[in-house]
Amino acid sequence: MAHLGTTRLSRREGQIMEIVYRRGEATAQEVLDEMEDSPSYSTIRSLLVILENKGFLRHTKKGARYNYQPTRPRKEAARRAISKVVQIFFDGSAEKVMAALLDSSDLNLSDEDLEAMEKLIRQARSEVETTEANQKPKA
Amino acid sequence: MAHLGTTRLSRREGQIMEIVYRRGEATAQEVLDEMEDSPSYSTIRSLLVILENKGFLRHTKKGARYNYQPTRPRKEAARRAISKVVQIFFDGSAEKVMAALLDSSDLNLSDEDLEAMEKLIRQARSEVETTEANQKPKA
DNA sequence: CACATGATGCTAAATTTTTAGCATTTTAAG
DNA sequence: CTTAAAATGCTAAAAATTTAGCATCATGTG
Repeated sequence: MAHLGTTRLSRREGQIMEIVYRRGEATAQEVLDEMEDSPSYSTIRSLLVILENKGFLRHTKKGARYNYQPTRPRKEAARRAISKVVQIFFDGSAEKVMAALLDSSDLNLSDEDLEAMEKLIRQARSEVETTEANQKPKA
Repeated sequence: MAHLGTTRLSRREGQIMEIVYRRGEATAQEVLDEMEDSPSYSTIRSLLVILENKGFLRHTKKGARYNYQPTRPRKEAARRAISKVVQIFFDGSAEKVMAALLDSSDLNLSDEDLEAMEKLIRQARSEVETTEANQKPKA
């Protein structure tokens, strides 16, 4: 019963998954509290069960209640999500995403952030070099 | 009738908007062709009309057919989308997104890409400095 | 300008999603 | 051990989404 690839999420299901991913895990009550236009507690629980049946969530017991967590690791889901956005809105160009990130006002980047990002890129560049060198040795 | 902020998209509506944004604009037929698990042509048209009523699309005539385009500029939609992903999956950290982008295999970054990105950041850094200097003159 | 082609407009039905109520079970406290 | 509080399981109805059919209208061609 683990679709994940095939199955698409409904609006509410999507909202819930977003909350769970942002928090890492959540109880029905917590989902309810975080949802903007939330329906009843009862409804939230139904959806959690559905998401579990579809294979997107699992739960563990945490005292009296169920604590839901995503089956797909956050990192993987993140990679998929970012990749999708890049394809739809940035013509598959990392550079364009970058530019958007840099002038995203609600991100409020400090000079230190920028410095750290620059460092990451330099690292990536040196990795590219070595990789390419390994693939084409002494052409 | 321009909701956009309040209204949420259904699954199909979302699929269609993604296609239109990726292409820039699209006719019903084009949407149909690009959709993985598409319903009938007739259905696509219904959804396009709905999206137009909700204010997400508008259309112009292109010969015999309607050519649909998003009302919200691609850039703005892109900013929203990326911002949302950052909030949900990257704790609001641009640096983390960056890291994810850099090791995103399906993006296949060349050294030139990385160089361009590094340049962007350096530009951003110098802008930050000037901005901060203007805000706190001679502290 | 008549016509074949291909699009739209409208309507309604099937399906899915969304919702809540109530009975039952579990937990923690006294 | 009893009990109140709070959770779950199950069921079913309301609402929204998704779907397609058919009549009508526009386009370009000969």
